[in-house]
Amino acid sequence: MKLITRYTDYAVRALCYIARHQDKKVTVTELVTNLKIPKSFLRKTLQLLNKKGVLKSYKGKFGGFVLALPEDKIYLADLIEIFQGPLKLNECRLKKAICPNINKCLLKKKIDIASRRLLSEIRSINLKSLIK
Amino acid sequence: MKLITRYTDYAVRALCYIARHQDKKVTVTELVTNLKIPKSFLRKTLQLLNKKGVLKSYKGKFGGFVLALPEDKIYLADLIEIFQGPLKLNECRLKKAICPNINKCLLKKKIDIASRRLLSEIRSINLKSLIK
DNA sequence: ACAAATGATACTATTATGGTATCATTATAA
DNA sequence: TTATAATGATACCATAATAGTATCATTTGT
Repeated sequence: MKLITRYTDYAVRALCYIARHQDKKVTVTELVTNLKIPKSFLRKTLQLLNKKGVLKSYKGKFGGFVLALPEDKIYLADLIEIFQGPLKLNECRLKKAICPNINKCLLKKKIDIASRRLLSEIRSINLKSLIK
Repeated sequence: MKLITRYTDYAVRALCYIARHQDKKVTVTELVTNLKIPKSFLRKTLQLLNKKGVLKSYKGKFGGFVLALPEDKIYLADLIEIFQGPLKLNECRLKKAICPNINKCLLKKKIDIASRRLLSEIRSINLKSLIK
């Protein structure tokens, strides 16, 4: 049971590094040597962050990545959604079928209540709070 | 991102049914017709619950399953642990390696804090509260 | 033109989850 | 004592999600 996957984890680490070096464009090569993350994997990660407007990329020689948003506007919740889909803990296990039993729904309801606070806290964590 | 898997879900449903029929032993066949859960899968599920001391089984003709504990002593948290492993939301993504960077740990710390309440609520949900 | 960067994309590997099948064992009742 | 109906143990397969790799195309500064 994991709230964040490696994608998200790597993204956070890379973003923290980039946030600490905002005086320049950061290349994948630089990130790899500092963070020990597989290069191809990291490239995919950053490309997606670029597409989603979290990073801004510069192609060509002396290119690299910079933050596209201020540190306090990059939320962990958004990163989780980008790499792992909707931030929900109780996705119904019965895809299309109508849930045939009341217990299940009662279970779902209780999980909903229990997870509410977690989700709101996750939504409040931003990059700024992760780099100080 | 899911807090409970099908195993746990099925277990909850089966337990709810068994709890509502404590006057008799409940067979897998009966559960299958009532809950529409694949038979082999459900058998495995119940066998594990038996091993873990949540259900008590009776072999042989006219055998079946009964609760091994009172309804209010069967916790959702225990079921999750039985079928999905330790109830943690922040399992470190770096198996053996020492985490090489402080961000990751700060991230972990924050997730810890955010998930604390969820976990304690999950630990308070018992079978009794799921069948009324 | 070259070099160094990202973009796009396709492919593979591994793990977790979900599901099936089969033979062995047990206990009851006729 | 035998047939039957139940669980026990276990091995196997299928699918999906996650993790990771590789390659060619494109861009851009010198």
